[in-house]
Amino acid sequence: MYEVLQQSLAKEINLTPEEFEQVKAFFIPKKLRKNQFLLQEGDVCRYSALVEKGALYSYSTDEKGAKHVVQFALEGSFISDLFSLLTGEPSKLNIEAFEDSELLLLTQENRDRLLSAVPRFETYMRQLIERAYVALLRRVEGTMGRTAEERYAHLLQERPHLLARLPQHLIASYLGITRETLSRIRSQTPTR
Amino acid sequence: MYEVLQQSLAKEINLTPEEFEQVKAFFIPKKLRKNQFLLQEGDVCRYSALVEKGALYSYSTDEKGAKHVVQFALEGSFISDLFSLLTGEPSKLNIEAFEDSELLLLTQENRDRLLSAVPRFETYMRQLIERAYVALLRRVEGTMGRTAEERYAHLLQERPHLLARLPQHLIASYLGITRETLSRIRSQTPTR
DNA sequence: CGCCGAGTTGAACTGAATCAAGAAACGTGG
DNA sequence: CCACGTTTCTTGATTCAGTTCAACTCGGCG
Repeated sequence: MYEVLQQSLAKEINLTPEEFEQVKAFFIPKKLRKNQFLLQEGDVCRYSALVEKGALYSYSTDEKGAKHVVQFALEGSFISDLFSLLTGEPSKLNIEAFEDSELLLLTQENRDRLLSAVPRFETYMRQLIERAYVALLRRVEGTMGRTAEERYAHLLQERPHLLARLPQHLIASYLGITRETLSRIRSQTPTR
Repeated sequence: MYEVLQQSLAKEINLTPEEFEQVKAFFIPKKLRKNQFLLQEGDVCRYSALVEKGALYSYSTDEKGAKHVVQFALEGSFISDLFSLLTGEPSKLNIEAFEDSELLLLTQENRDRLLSAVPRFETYMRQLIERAYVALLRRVEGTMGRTAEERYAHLLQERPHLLARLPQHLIASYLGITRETLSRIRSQTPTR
């Protein structure tokens, strides 16, 4: 259950086995089945979630009822609504599992306690966010000023593993295009 | 020269005057005139820059020579190419001043030394990035699935002060639309 | 004074959305 | 394990927002 956390930590900072046990204790395990929600629009986001197994995504819903995917999280990624988490305001996002999933939740209170207990954890947190920022930036770059086809090609190149696991309408939503357009693009580009 | 840094720090963490003096010493002042570059495509980004005065923006250039604005930084904001900074790879971005500016540069080496010298600074760094992430996310939300007009309205609402200082072609580039389209939108929306 | 970049305006064109309808895949219960 | 309903995906026809191309204005700045 804690393998992913362990690996993730090991990449960034060195912890003694005792420290790791200490860290572990602050995370709350949780399982979600496919189509269950971790967060619903209007609720305040209380924790960030590390995906140990499975896959989730976050999205907002606009006035016309259209979904807009914000983030996908596979094994090893964190997902949450950072805005709501930091400000305490109700979230505008939904976070939903699109596969059966196992998560480790870190509440803000636990995070703060953990930071006091294991100061080196701060470095880990910072690096996580740095990575998330860079990933988001790449997404912006791969979207802005690009045609639907180029966006798809970009995603195909950056995260091929993702595409294999995702239903198409989520891909389309993530790319900011319609299902129909994506379908047409795919029929022309032999699915490598 | 260090007022902005001082205020920025004060918001996030408490430092004694002595600690602040210590922190200051790691930042390198630099002035840029309008249209001068802080970073050019192909160079490795060595530092992040806090804007004490003035305004800069970062952008990439695509195959067809079109600019795509990534970020604007006014007083109090940091700007850099985090990707290049973290990986050491050559940057794909340019960072240019669009007003005469005064900056405080923090090299990665200095940052690391500073983190050792003043561990509390790590918290500040983390919070900076958290904010940058949230800001970027809002941009994505304000762009994806929105019409040109809605994007402009969103920006007008979120950062009205920015719009007043920016040349229009940069606004257009940031919004991912053409100058012409922006011009037409503005002619219909009386500039509040 | 004249030039050049920035902004405006108009007309034609086009990539992608929308509308519509059918085919395939999926899962749920009998 | 099959039948049925629901959701996902595909394909075609039409429409429209925004780009592109082009010409013209305006406001600096050398």
